[in-house]
Amino acid sequence: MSDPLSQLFAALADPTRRDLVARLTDGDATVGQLAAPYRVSVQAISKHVKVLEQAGLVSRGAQGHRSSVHLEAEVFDLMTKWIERYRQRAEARYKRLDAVLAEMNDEEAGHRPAREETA
Amino acid sequence: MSDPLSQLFAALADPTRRDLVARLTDGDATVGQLAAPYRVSVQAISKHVKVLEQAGLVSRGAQGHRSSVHLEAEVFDLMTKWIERYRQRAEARYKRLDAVLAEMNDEEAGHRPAREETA
DNA sequence: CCAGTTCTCAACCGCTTGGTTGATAACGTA
DNA sequence: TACGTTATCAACCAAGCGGTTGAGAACTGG
Repeated sequence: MSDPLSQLFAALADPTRRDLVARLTDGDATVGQLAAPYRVSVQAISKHVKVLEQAGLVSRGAQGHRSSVHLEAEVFDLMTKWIERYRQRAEARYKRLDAVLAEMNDEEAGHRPAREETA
Repeated sequence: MSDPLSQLFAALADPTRRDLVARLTDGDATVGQLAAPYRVSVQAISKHVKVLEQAGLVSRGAQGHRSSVHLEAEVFDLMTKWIERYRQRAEARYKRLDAVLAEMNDEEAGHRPAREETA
């Protein structure tokens, strides 16, 4: 079993599974109901649901059998936090770069030692 | 080749590739620099970079050879938009459910026809 | 109890993946 | 020019994935 974040991203890397998640935002559903719109077998959808479950994206009613599949939207946060963290780091770097460029413009004759990355 | 969203999620489903992305938020780097911290071969990292590139997460300097790998943080938005969309739909559903429950409490004797989902 | 429905498990298949090694292309430099 | 460095390409391998079919478990209802 791999780390939670990898499982999450991997789970959503399949269009059918993303579609299932989308569908579950309309409300809980049984595996049969979930499988109905697709041409693939119920077993295939059952497997997909299992993947979503192991990723924590989905839970099931009390008795596993004939029970509803429920979306656990909170785990989305795990991903958004990861993404936002690095998006912000990337943006911060651009800002830093801008600042350095501005500085270079300001003191072209200053011949200060060039700063290395962040140091 | 699969759809862009699938490629994005799949690209980030690997811990090594997420690590590469994280590293690139510190600034551009050559394949060799990226590969240095890992025990795997340079070829393996080169493959990872290729996957990131095809997902649009990364671009390369002019000459493919010996040039820098650059993070394209904007494509993160594709994912966050997808996630946010369905997180909000899920939340909206909870709110709707709350409203229905409150309504049932208010008019226990009202015997209004139950609303079906959103209709 | 028996029958039908719903779902999962198991085995299998073709394709993709992450890794390897080896060869080779492209560049910088003594 | 010849050499070393850097990166990619190619072939291969084991493992995993998405799909199938077939069997069976678990619950529902006559």
